[in-house]
Amino acid sequence: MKARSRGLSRVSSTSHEVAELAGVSRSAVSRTFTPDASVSEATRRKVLKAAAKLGYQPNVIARSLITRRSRIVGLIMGEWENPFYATMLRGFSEKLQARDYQLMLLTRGPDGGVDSALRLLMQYRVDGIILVSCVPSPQVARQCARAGARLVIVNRDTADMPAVGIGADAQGIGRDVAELLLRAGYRNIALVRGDPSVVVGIERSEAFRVTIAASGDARIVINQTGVVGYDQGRRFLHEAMRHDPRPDAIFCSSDLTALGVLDGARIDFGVSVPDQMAVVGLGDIPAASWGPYALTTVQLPVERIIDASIEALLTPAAPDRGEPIVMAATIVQRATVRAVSDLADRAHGS
Amino acid sequence: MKARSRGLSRVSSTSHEVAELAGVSRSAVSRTFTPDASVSEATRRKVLKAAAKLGYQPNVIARSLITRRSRIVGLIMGEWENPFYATMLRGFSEKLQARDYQLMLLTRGPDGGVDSALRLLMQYRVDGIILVSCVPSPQVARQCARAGARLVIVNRDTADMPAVGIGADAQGIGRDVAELLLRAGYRNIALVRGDPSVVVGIERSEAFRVTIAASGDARIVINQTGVVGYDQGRRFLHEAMRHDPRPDAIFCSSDLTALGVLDGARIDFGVSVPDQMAVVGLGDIPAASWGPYALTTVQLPVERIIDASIEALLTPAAPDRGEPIVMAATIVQRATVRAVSDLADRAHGS
DNA sequence: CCGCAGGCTGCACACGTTTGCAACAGGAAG
DNA sequence: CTTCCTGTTGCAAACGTGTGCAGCCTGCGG
Repeated sequence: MKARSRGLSRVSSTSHEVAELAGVSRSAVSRTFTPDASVSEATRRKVLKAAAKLGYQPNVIARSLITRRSRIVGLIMGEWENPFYATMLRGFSEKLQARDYQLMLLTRGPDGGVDSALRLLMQYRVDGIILVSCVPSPQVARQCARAGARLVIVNRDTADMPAVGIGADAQGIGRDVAELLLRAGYRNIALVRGDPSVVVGIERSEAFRVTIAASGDARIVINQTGVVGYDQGRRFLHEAMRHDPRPDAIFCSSDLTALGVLDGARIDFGVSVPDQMAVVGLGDIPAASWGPYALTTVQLPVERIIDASIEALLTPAAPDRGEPIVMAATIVQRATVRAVSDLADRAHGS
Repeated sequence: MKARSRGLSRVSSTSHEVAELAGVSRSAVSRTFTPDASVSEATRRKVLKAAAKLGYQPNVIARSLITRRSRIVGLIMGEWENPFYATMLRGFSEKLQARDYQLMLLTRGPDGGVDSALRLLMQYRVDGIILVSCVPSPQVARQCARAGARLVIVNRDTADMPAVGIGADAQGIGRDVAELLLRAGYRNIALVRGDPSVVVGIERSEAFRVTIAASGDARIVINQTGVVGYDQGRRFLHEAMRHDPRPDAIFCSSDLTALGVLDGARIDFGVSVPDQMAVVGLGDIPAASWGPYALTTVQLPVERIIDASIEALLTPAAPDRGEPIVMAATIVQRATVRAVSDLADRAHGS
């Protein structure tokens, strides 16, 4: 008969009330809701009955205060334009939920403030943090580590940070795409990507460049950064057409850009793809397989990236400063690169 | 000198430690971090200095225990395929973050378990819950309301639920699209949508049907449910072509479906759009404006839906059982419906 | 009947905050 | 010098839970 009904919306019941109704102690109800705790079947039933009548749900906030585990993992999204990342987000959400963790979603501020987002998550004492497509400052990263939150960084460099990096094999991708284009006979090649400071993009480009250079007779005629998304891709193509020599193959760092380039070539200039020009994307978004496109692109192992990230985050004994985990990506050949007709083809028969 | 350095990762410092270092009481440090609390400039500085040295961050979990506000809002995502919803998610994330709320993201379970997700959120004592494209059972919804969490349901029916519904004006959309097609001279019209049980879809279809029927000489020749996404849209078109009479206009409940239909018509059958057939989508996703498509579609007021949802969620005195809030949508005419050449056009000049 | 073991149970402390209340300091007014 | 008032400060009681420890009860063997 304490001051219970103060106001109108104080309503979620407490373990105390359940205990009272069930005629047991608070400990008993706590133990009832704790797996493999010592409680007799009789009291367990009494407690459950009372809990049901009161609509009792344990307050995980209070619980986490004492267990020092919030069962929340934070995720900071650095990139939203690309549908690819929505897929990833969905996967994280579902798989974490399946393991009884909840996801706290933050967006990098317009000021690029990953650090402030990170600090926010620390205030909630999250058990771990996933950064997709963004990087914090090393200081704040260390601060997180010191506070006991494990850090996973997807698709970005983790140099001198107490974090485990996970991503696709950038160098492999650069090499494979270069080889594909070389084998198909393209010679004047353009490379276009977005943010020039992203390390993984640099690695990919570098491997691409090296492979092209090693071929002897092909070369990179354009190496452009700062173009991201469909519209910018399409606009870029206009520049490319004015360029001398005009590229006969374009490797884009995202499918969205590639589709813009593709439409620019076919619609704005009547260029025949893949005969006169090849276009390769990255990410294999759904639209890449649509009728008018059939874009040859690189499929990223997002499922495995997600699984590995969650593993690194949740397993108790994971080393938190090992080498980054890289996963092989696979090229999915559709119709924007002409079919190779050399020995590589004959070797496979057909 | 208590048992502080037990283990290796106990590290986030507490207000107690800061107080000790600053030579003040715990209350003082608490007040330093509480806006407009009574604390002198001198102690404030001492506290801030000590906090900085220790890397202290207030534990919002503990705070929320006493303030009874978690500053977390839950969001349950019922639909992931459509890029439209990623946009919405991003908006929610950014705008909530700007108002100092955090977003806890849940996905409806594969069993369609919205209820279990809701209960989970209740355990975290979230301040409010947003459901996008999914509905809970009325009982659980009531349970939430009783526990003091406000409920906002986007794009779904809220009949006899203690929740505020927010969405686009379904009937207006149905009517407007019907009128557009009628004015453009299409007569055999197909209506295709996804989940047949979604109330807002039913309302839209019904308004569409009524408007078509009122015209006298046009009619609905196909009214198909259960088709969702690009592939199913494209497959649906094959059925439609076999149908007698063959539709000369198709209104799809999502852009993705519409793009599939469009590709099916043009690529698989060589149908000329919009001359021989019109296609209209819903959602105005980025791909709708891409070169090969130029889809005529309905632009949903997502920005306003987000704002209204947040307002309804966060304003203290919002009525939580008012009429649903509906927002007008606007048709964006591109190139998959032939330009109208009747009086409506002449009335506007040109 | 006694002793003992083992399973349940309750007490009470801990987790890291906020906040009402009372005490206190210091200055201004009388 | 006294009185009052205002602005700061610390004490201690919450918030709702988990959990070590000690005690209880029951049943069994001697």
